[in-house]
Amino acid sequence: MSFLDQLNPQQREAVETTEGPVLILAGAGSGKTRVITYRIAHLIENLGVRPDSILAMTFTNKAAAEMVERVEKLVGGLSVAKPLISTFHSFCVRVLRRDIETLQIPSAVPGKPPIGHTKQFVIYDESDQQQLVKSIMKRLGVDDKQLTPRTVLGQISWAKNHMRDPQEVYLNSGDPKTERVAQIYAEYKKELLRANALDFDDLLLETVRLLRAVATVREYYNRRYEYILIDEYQDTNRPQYELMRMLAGSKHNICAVGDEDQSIYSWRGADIRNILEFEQDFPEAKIVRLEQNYRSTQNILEAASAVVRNNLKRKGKNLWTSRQGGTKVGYYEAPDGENEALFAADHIARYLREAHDRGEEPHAAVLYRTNSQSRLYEEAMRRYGLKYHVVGGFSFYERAEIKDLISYLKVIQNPDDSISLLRVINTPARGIGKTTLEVIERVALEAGLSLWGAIGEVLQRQLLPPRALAALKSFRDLIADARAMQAGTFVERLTETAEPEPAASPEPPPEELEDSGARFDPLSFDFGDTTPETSEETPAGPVPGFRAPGEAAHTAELLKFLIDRTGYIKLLEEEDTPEAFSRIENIRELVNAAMDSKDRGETLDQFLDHAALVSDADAYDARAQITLMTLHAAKGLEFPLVFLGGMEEGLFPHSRTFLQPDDIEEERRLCYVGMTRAMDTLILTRAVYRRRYGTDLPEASVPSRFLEEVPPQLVEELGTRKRQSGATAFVRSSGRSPETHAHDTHYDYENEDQSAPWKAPRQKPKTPARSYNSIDNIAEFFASRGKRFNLPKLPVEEPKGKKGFRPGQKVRHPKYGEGTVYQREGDGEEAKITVQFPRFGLKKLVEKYAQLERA
DNA sequence: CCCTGGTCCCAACTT
DNA sequence: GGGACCAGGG
Repeated sequence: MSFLDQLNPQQREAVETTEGPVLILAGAGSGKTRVITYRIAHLIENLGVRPDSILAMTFTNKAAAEMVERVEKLVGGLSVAKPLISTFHSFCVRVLRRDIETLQIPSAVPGKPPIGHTKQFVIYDESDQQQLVKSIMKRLGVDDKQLTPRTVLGQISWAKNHMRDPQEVYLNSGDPKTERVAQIYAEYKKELLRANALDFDDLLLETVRLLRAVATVREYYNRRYEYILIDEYQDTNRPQYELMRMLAGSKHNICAVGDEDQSIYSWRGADIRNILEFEQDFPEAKIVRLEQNYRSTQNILEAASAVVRNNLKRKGKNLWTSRQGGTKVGYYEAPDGENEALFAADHIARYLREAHDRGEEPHAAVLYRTNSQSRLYEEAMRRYGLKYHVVGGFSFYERAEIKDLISYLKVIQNPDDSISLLRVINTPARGIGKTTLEVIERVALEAGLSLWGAIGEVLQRQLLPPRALAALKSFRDLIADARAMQAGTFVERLTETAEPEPAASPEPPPEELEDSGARFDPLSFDFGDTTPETSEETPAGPVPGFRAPGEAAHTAELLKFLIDRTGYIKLLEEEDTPEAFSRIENIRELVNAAMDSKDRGETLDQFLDHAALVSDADAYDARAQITLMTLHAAKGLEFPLVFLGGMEEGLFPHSRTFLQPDDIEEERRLCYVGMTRAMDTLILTRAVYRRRYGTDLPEASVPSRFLEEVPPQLVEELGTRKRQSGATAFVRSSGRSPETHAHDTHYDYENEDQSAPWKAPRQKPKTPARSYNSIDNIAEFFASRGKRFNLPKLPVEEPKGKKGFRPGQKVRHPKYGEGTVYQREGDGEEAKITVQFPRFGLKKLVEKYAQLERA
């Protein structure tokens, strides 16, 4: 009996069609990953294909790791030769680290090094890019109120994703602003090259360029990979598409798996046409549809399908499930965001207990549109004493202290990386200030050097006052020594190699600490009087007290060296604040990561590549009982219980998508993705009033249009009935201030039983519990809190006719047809209302004149 | 030169 | 709620 017998006929067909192009249209929950992994196993086990001639591309490391694991399970331990299962970006880095220098062109000036990136290139993340664009704009004297670095970067990235170079942008620009962008874009490219850096987009673009331009390299990869699989094909962008075509070579053994209803990355350049037009690209293509959903109940699947059916741009399909019926889709309308989150926490707490009683492993997810929504949920979970995981938001590698140390490592790998150099040149403060930097930058600009090159010039020509020169030299020596360590021509002191404890550095002489600054040099803390001699002649030769050169330091050693010599941790310890200690913890974590990297036998560039290419979604831990994350991050996952919060116009769909009908369709797909994550229970929630930024007054919300698209017979309203077993959080919160509320649900970390508010019957609240689901009660609620709160005039009973249209209402216009009111300005007959028409976009109309009717 | 506190403006999703 | 930037004092 073969493992193929576990597949349904369509899945089996998808797995067994190994030769030629195949497009697998895999609906949500239809066993997509299963098909990919079985296909790989089938190729290896049944067809005798060499494992390392198989290449599978995913979007996240997490997906890649999962596939590797599942393939290994199926094949029962792979030989040394393994299929390459990798993200697009990691694959590209791999190719580029091997062959990017074949793209170099000889310099016009004899004796000068060739032009082009070297294998030591660094990867610029978004904040690096931002810094670079900002500095270019400053240099070009662009008014950053007219044109923000953000916008410019967005346009550059858009251009790159559509494979347009600065010249094309310039030639296609019709306005001075775009011309300016093209100019900045051109400079940006030059600066990246000078810094020997590539941004995320470049990783794909340069790989495509390389494969196109250098036949030997292309042929190498064509020979090497005979079977190619692409996951999440609906989210590929133009460069990824080109890459795939290039790799497919002439054999066309390409297998693309995707679902057009789950295309949610068009803003990142994903082109839904790639999947819609696959048959045109490969006329001999075989199409396989997987339409049986193994995940969700019928109710959930029907609700999700009903929503996505409203999209015009889709191939259409009929997903079905054998899980008849099921719980109805829950809907809860909370008075405010806090209550919305507490409702979810309360419900999840109950679910965890029930699952536990049934002996099941519980998994619940709270999904939201924007990361900022996580805060309220986190607070609610904490009040309930629930352990939760947050995916995304502020990631480890974005923390200041981590970015600092990573930047040091990047400079060590590639000192021409001026953005990283700028970040660390005075971190921690070592007396290199604005004026010093200005001199360096001027020299760099004049001589066409990187900042690192300019530092050498400045030191040699003594272009600064002695004090500044000394500070600069201390930095230059630090980097030079670290580089020598890494190259194996310089090694740190014996004592420190043998003894990794971080407190090894000697105490500074007290009088130096007290001194007002003239002699205050953080560097002297650690290396004391030896610092000056270490690198008079860089790269330093053997220095008394140092191990003989020869052995290259690994990343963790480099980090420890940097931490000691800059006094980074020491200075944090002196701060003696909780924040500082948490930073120290983070740094230790980074050192641990470097140790792990060493154990895997990785080099510095591999460590840095990893740091650059981990994504938020990779942080997902399948063992977590409660996971909070964005809808985007949830793609590919499933949970028995799913909450979808913030179902409000402007939040979801997000207001930025109102302008473009295509964008609304993408929001709808996102909604579909979210809903189809649920296996057994799906609950949609909305806050009637929501605060936009922390301090602002709450604003009335309009229910998301997606709510209306769910057939009413599939929905059950929650929260209006009181539960038998005592008050629930959302009822308790009613009519009382959050402060009392917080007290009510106090959680004692020491005591499990007290921690479970749903277990112990509560005393009756002093004020009778009331539900605040109606507008009047909300007014009362805020009045009782002594807040001035201007209730927007929300006509409960419309006297019919055309006056008083409010956001969210459906209207009909004689010329534009049906639309949705987006915004209302002014009062009475003078009021102007902005209406979103599906086919005409946003229109601003004067209510008095526009012949609008309620639709 | 460095740090602090105030102010302004922002806030979608992410490899 | 918070990050980025700037002015002003130490």
